[in-house]
Order: sequence, then C-alpha cells, then structure tokens
Amino acid sequence: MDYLSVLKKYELKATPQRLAVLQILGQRKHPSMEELYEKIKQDHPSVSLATVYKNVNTLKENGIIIEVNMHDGKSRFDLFLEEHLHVICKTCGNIKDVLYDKDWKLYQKHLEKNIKNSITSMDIVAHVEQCEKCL
Amino acid sequence: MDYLSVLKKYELKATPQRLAVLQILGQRKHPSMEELYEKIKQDHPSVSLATVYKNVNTLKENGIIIEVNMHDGKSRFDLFLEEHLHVICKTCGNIKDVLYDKDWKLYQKHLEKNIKNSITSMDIVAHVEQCEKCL
DNA sequence: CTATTTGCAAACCCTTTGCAAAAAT
DNA sequence: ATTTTTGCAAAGGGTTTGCAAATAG
Repeated sequence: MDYLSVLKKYELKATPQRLAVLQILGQRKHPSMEELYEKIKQDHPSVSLATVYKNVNTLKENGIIIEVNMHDGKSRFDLFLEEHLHVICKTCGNIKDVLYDKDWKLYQKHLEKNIKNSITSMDIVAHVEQCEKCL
Repeated sequence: MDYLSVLKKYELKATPQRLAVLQILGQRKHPSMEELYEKIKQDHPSVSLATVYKNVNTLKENGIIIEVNMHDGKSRFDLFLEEHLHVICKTCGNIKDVLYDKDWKLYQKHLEKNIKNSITSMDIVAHVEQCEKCL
C-alpha cells in the first residue's frame, strides 16, 4: 500500500507527520488518539498533539481513516482504504477487522429496498464478550 | 410502553427528570444532549444540565438508551428497548430507526460463524445521501 | 513562490465532580 | 429510615484555534 499516492489522490501534502499517522494506522492496531500520538513521537519526537489532531481530522474528512466509537467514550482510529466492519471485545477492548463478503452485500440490498433509498456507507460494530486475546 | 416498570426492572428511582428523559427519547426524534436538555426544561424549568447528563449516563449504562455517534462529533440519543439500526441522512442529519428482521439475523449468524464467536450486540448505522425529509 | 502544515500555548467547550438539600422507596 | 438523585458551581480533560515559522509541491 502506497500512502504517498493516497495523499496525492486527495491533494494532501505528504508531511512526515501525516505519513506517520497512515503508517501506524496501517498496522491495524486501532490506537486511541493518545496512543497514536505516543507512537508517532517515537519516530518524530518533536511532533505536537495538535498536529496529530489536525491530521486525523483531515484524513477523516477525506474518508481515508475512520473513527471507531467505543462504548467507554474514547474512540479509536483505523485506516479505511477498504470497507470493513469491526468486532470489539468487551473484555479486553481489542478490535478486529472483518471484510464484507457477499452475504453482507445481500443484506445491504435488502435494507436498501426496505428503506427505499441507496446506502452510501455503513458503520458496523459487533460486540463480543471475550476474544482469543483475552484468554 | 410503561417507563415506570422499565425503571423498576433496573432498580432505578423514577424521578420526574428521569421519566422526562425516557418520554422525550420515546418520541424517536434522536435529540442531542443540548436538545434533550432544552426539551426537558419546557416541563421542568429548574432541571440542571448536570442532572440530564447523569440520567443519560445511568440509562446508557443499563442499556435502556443508546448513544448514536454522528460523523460531525455531536452524538444523539435514542430509547433502545428494542434492538434496531439507524439510517442517517448526510444532508439533513435526520435519523430513522429500522427494526431488525430475519434477513439481518441470518447475516449475524453468518458473521458469528466467520469470527468463531458469539455476538452480544451490534451497532449499525447506514448513511444515505438524502432522505424524504430533505426534499 | 505559494499554499499548506507544523508547533506552541491559550482558549474553548463539553462533561464530570463534590456536596448539601431534596426526593424516592 | 435509608439510599438515590438533584441542582449548583467549580473543576476537569480532551479538542480546537490563532499565529508565526517551517515545509511541501
């Protein structure tokens, strides 16, 4: 995955701080804002929290990344170059990405018929009591 | 729907302010915190914003109401006595409730098989470009 | 060269907290 | 009578803003 071309596509400048955001979110660890900031600081010690906020907002507005709202209030962030849903473990807070498949698309069509409107995008979060990482 | 019994079931005291929260959310208008506060003030002029916050949190913790996160940051609230998904209009911000049907349950089973885990609950939001209320 | 982005610190705003009085059971 | 809830005001904490300097294209 080439983040430079992604940024070019959206006419966003490729600063090291912005690339760092994409790189870290590309690891699919779904960090919170604070975790993201701490990780970026490892390679860019002088980065400011405000810059991380600004980049996250810009990338979110362009649909390149997504915010995953947790029930505890702190949201987490994820690269969203491919549509997918999230499975969140209630016990350890781990988030797993699951790609959509044809079964999902069938349901989406059904839903569109039901509401008589076409769906632009969906946010889907499944909650599970425990996951393999908790045990 | 009898809010007194709902509160009794969860061992929560039935104060007028708390009942007002349920009553207003029961209108399915999906107000924001500020809108909810303003509406409660119409009948209970002396209510404080802190009380509304406390009640919303308590009801949320008990799963009686749900917070719907909007992409613009301000969340909205909804009575959640029956599981349902939300359709949000990108143009006017209106939220529509859609009850789950057997098609949905089929997909959920499929997803459970996929992730090898049982799902406790799901948060589902579909976004549409425009709705009947915008036109 | 021009427009965007960065970093800093202050400002902002939404949400929570502490506590005494009031209300619910 | 006991426990929860209310209302107020203050504190808290995460997010945004303004601006000059630095950087990207």
